[in-house]
Amino acid sequence: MRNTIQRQLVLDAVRELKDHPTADEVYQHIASTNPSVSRATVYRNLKQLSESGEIKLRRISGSAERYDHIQTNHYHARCIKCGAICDLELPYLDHLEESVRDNSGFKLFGHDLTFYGLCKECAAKAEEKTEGKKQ
Amino acid sequence: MRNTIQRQLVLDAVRELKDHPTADEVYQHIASTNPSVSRATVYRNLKQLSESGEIKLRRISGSAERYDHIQTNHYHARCIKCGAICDLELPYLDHLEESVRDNSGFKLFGHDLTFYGLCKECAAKAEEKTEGKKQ
DNA sequence: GTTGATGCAAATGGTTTGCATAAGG
DNA sequence: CCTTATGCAAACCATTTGCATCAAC
Repeated sequence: MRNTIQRQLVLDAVRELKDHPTADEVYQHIASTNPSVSRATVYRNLKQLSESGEIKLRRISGSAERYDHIQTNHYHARCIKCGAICDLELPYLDHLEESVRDNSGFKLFGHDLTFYGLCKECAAKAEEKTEGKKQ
Repeated sequence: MRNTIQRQLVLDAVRELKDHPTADEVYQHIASTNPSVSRATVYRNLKQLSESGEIKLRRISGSAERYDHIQTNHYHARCIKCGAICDLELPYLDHLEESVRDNSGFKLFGHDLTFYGLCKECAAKAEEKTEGKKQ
């Protein structure tokens, strides 16, 4: 793996953006200062960096793939209305795989768990609407 | 919701295919006997049928969306090599949302949980390879 | 007859790939 | 120098949408 400026830009962007950005968010961030960097390069580097373990790929159901500078396992919630993604505080279910009764012969390595619901803002708006109808 | 032949074809296909098919698999199945039915109609009907509760939308991380004639909650495993999807026997974690310490203000409705690993066949192939290298 | 559903094609969003060129080791 | 990485455009996959037409009710 070669040490290119593009790779460094990608790594820095993921770290700066913090909030598990999508590939496109990473690209936009980089493009704002380095417009010559191509989208394909961003995608390729995100994939490589996550495979080498420098960043973490997060598969969040209902959303594009995301990349996280944080390595520790934790879960996320997705707002079904605005798409916001939020870290949750829930102990990681470390040994969930072991409790699967495996009639299928699958060799399990891990799991992806995503909660869904309404974020604070969208829940508030929904509340407003309901109130409006009552009156 | 109107009772069209296309809607019935979609519903029948999901029931016949059983193994939580993707929209495209449903389309291919229908197209083999009714080539005039359009992809868009299949997508629209899958969405409507899942919203009305006649079939169940399954979001499986790393895979296209799938539709299931089975309504009961259960989890799935995805093979990281061949993409196979398999039902798992694991009690549904009914009240998982309640154990989330909600500092984010999210109003949680449910969760999507997908396991990943190697299916029986792919695990066997991987085993073969390793054995080959040893000798 | 109204209205909702269909078929088509085009548009979208997210991601990957082929290929010639450029740059890291 | 050799080989990997880049930039570009095009391809790809999954899904949605605009619109004129058609078929349920």
